[in-house]
Amino acid sequence: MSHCHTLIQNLRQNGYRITPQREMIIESLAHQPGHQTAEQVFDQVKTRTRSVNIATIYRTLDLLVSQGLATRTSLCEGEVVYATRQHGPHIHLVCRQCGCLINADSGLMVGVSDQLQALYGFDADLQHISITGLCTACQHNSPQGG
Amino acid sequence: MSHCHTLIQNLRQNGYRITPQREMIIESLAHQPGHQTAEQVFDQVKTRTRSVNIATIYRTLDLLVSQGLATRTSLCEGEVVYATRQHGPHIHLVCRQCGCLINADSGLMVGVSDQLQALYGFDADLQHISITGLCTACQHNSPQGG
DNA sequence: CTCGTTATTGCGAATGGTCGCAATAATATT
DNA sequence: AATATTATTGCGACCATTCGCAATAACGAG
Repeated sequence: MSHCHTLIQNLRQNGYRITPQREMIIESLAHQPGHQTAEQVFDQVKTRTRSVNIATIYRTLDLLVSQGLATRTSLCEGEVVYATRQHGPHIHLVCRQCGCLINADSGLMVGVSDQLQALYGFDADLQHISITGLCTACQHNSPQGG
Repeated sequence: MSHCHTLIQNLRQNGYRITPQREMIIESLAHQPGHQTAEQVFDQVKTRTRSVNIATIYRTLDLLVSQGLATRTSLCEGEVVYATRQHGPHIHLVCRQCGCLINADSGLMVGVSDQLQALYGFDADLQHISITGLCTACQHNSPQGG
């Protein structure tokens, strides 16, 4: 069973209706190796059907995120991207000065994840997040580096 | 020297002009114990002067964040709030199902911060962030708890 | 297959936030 | 104090996203 079928089955089991729009949106996300913006998902779905509205794109992406089936990540310049859980786990390091992006290994967050579960009973989504801060270059250019 | 004067001096030293609007926005943030939305900052500044525009509020808040003098945090239901660095460090745990908020101690992130600096030369802002996931109650209500 | 229930959709309006640009004003220089 | 430079502002237009609601359609029952 392919990944998008898994996602669709998941929604069905949670009592959600599987509309053609939802299937196409899920397929668009599942078949993309990286992440994409809501606009990109919309553009891709529009090539398959005229009968889809941007509001439906946003609603469905929100549903997938709230069900833990996709992640929403803020990258540089406020760009918001979505990806399925199958998208390889990693951390986006976003410099708040120059806006550059650095990918980091999400294994760094294992300890934090365990502690959040132990101390607060919270199951954190830490496999695909973005962290802001200063890159090496900008630390040397700014008195706020500390 | 009060906190807002510190922030203002910081901007001046970094070559930014200190306009009356900026002073009032900084004072609004510095004098608030918690965090507030851009709209709340705007409402507060509007009680002092008519001569301020919402675009200026957003530009100034963005400047403070990019200079590391304030933090921007996404809470539940997409609400974005701002706070100065003096606002006590903590982590917001945001449940992506029910939207509840749990505050966690930011000390959990010390190890991660050190590793990001050591491995990637990245100075992460981890003292005041939000992490999404599932709270204890929602883990038991959802098959995606794992 | 038909039908009733109700979740979901498309749509235009609304909201939160950003952009381009002329006008304004902070600041440095004289 | 006057003046030039140029950063910053207010404004309306625009963009990304969400909202309310009537119409549509997925799904279960018979």
